[in-house]
Amino acid sequence: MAVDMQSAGEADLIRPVQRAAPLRQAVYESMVELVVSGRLNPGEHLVETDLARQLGVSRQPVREALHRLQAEGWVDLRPNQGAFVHEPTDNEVDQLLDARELLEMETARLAARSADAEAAARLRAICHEGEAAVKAGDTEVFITANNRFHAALAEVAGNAVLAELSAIVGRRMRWYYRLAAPLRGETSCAEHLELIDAIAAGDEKRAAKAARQHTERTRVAYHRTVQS
Amino acid sequence: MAVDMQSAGEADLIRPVQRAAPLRQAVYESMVELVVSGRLNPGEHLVETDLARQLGVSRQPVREALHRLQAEGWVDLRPNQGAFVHEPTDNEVDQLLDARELLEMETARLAARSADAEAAARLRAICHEGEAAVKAGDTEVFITANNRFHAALAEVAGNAVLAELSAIVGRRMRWYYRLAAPLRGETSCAEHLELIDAIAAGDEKRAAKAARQHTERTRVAYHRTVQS
DNA sequence: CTAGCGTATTTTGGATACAAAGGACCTATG
DNA sequence: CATAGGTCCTTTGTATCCAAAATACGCTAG
Repeated sequence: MAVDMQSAGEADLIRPVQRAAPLRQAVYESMVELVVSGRLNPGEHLVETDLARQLGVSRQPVREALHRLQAEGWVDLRPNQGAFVHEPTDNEVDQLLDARELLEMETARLAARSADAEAAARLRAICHEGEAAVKAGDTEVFITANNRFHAALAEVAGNAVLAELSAIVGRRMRWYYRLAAPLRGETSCAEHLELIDAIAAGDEKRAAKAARQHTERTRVAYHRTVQS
Repeated sequence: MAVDMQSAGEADLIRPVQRAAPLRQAVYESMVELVVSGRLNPGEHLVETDLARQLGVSRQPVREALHRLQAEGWVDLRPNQGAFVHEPTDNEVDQLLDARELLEMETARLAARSADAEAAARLRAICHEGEAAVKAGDTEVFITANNRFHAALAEVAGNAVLAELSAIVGRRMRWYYRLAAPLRGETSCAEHLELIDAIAAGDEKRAAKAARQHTERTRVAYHRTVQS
C-alpha cells in the first residue's frame, strides 16, 4: 500500500503551494483541489507528514487545513488516526439537496421581501458572468460564479445565519456539483434569471417556487449523471 | 489594561484543565465555559500565550481550540491579530431564531413522516430528564437535555445534514439561550411533549406548527429577558 | 504643542523536535 | 497450521523555538 517514496519520484505529483502571505489559505485551497479533482481517493488515509512534504510546508498549516476540511465535510478526522477522505454517497447528496431546497426557498422568500432594484441588477450581473463561463466551456469558473450568485442572494435576503448555512451546504455540494454542472450550465442561468425576476417583482411565492424548481432540477441532473 | 501577571497572582482565576487523553477536547470545553460564563468579556482580545499559561498547556492545543470556537461562532478570528470574543447582538439572535424555526419545522415534518413508536418513547424519556432538571433548578443540565432532545429529533427525521445544521444553530443559541432558559424551562417541556404527540400521530402539519410555536415562544422569552 | 515617522515590543504564524498511542508484522506455542 | 502474544514502526498529539507582522510608544521636526 505504502508506495516507496524515493526522493525524486514524487516531486511532480503535487505541486508545492505558492508561499504567499496566508499560508494556511493556500494549503487549504490546494487540498480542496486535491480532493475535488479526485487525485485523492475517497476513504484514503491522509498522512500529515506526507502532505506537508509534498506541499513543501510544515505539518502545522496542514493540520489546520485538515481541521477546516473536516468542518466542511471534505475529510473525516478520527482521533489518533488522522484524516480520511470523505466517502460521498447518493444518500448524502439527496440529504444535501433537501437541506439546500429548504434554505434556498427561505432565502428567496426573504430576498423577494427586500425587493431592491439595485440588488437585482447586481444579481443579474453575476448571472451573466456564469453564462459567459458556460459558453466558454469553463466549468470551474461557472461553479465559482454559481457560488457567488448564491452568496449574493443570501446577502440580499439579509440573514447572515441563513447565508452561512447556505454556504456550508454549498461547499459540500461542490463535490457532487462538479459532476452535474456540465449538464446544467445552459439551463441553470435561465432559472437564476427567472428567480431574479420574481425577486425584483417582490413576489415571494413565485421566488420560492423558482428556488425549489432550480434545486429539483439540479437533483434530477445529478441522478441522471451518476446513472451513466 | 494588561494586568501584572505575577506567578502567584493568577493561579486561581482559571483552573488548569485536567490532562485527560484528548487534551484539545478539554481545552475546548474549558474555553467554552470561560466564554459562556462571562469571565471573558465580549470583544476581549484572547492572547494565545496567556490562555496557554493559564490553562497549563502549550499554545498548540489552544490554537486548535480557538479555530473550533470560531467555527462555532464563539470567537472571531482576525488574521495576524488573533481571537476576539464574539459580541452577541439582538439582531443576530433573531436571525438565529429565524434559521432555527425553519430547520426545526422541517425536522419536525420529517420526523412525523417517519412516525415510529419506539422513537417517540425515546424522545419522551429525554424530555422527562429535562423536566426533572427544571424541577431541581439545574439550568445547565436542562440546557444539555434540551440539546439532546433536538439532536434526537434530528436523528429521527433521518436527514444527517439537517441534523448538523440544527446542531450548528443550537450551539450558537447556547450563548443566548442560557439567559432565557430559566424563564422557559417549565413550559418548554410541555411544548416538547405536544410536539412528540404530533410526531407519534404522524401529523406533519401539527408537528410543524408545534415546532414553530416552540421557537416563537423562545424568541418572546428571550426578548422579555433582555429588556429587563 | 501637534503631527508624522521610526523603532521597539508584543503577538501571531510557521517550523522543528519530542512523546505517546495505534497498527502491523513476526514469532512462538497449542 | 492457526492463533495469541509481544515487539517494532508508523503516525498522530503536544511542546518548544524561530521569524514575520501588527500595534504602541517615543522621538523629532514643523
